[in-house]
Amino acid sequence: MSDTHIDVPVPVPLEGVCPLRDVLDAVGNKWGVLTIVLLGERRHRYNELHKSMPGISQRILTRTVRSLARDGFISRIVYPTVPPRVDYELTDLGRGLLQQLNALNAWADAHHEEMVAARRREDAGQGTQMP
Amino acid sequence: MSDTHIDVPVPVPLEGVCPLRDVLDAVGNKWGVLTIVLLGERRHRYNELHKSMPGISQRILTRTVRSLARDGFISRIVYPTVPPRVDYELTDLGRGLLQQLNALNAWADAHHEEMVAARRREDAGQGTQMP
DNA sequence: CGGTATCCACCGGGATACTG
DNA sequence: CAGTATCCCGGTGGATACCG
Repeated sequence: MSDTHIDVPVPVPLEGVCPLRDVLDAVGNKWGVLTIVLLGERRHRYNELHKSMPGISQRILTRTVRSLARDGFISRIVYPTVPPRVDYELTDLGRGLLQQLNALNAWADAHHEEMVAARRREDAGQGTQMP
Repeated sequence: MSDTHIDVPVPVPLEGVCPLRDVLDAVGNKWGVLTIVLLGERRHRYNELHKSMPGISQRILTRTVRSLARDGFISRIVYPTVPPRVDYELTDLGRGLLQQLNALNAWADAHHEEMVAARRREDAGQGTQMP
């Protein structure tokens, strides 16, 4: 067992009981979708991802890719060279997920104006209705 | 001379910039999807939802439905009676979202075995590969 | 009945510094 | 280059009690 740990855990909880929850937990976090989309364009190495994700810290990027790799959406390819090189790319499973995200994204694009409008209404106090 | 002023603290409400993020934030939380699904079956009143969502507290249920209502996915109908009665039902927007969730759910059902298998592999130490 | 009011634990996300 | 090691902050989710 290695004694170095970045916290990319999730061993115990009732993980895996609801497939949809698993997927949402996997990519619903702050950088999951962007990571999948970037890797959908082409294979990236660590620093390429880092530069394409403005604002993310190394710690969080590492956690994100490790988590996605654990779930089988991306693969982590380590070249045993010096200096080290690590590439990330989508797996077949990840490509399938990307298609679903694209579909959801299309729907979101088409309807997010309604969401924004609803928020304005609600925030203006026109929320509840009385039949 | 005006000294440095590097610190631009970013006013938080960058809500609404990315449609897909908005959707994921809206229903990616712990009880969002279940709420949408339940209301997709039929209109529910507050306590009906509560009984159908084992483990949720009143506070969280209230927050969940209020948030979904604010985003326009469900409507909140208040009957000015005593004792009070409040119904929740999907809006057209919410029904559209439910269809997307159903699609994603179908994909998740079809592929979550691969996710679980990937996790087992990863957790067993067969994670990285070296070409 | 349908909520609020408090209080609190936990975890995701981040800033910064250091390393094999 | 590709990470770790620490420390920290805010927000989500929860437990419990009370209210109009």
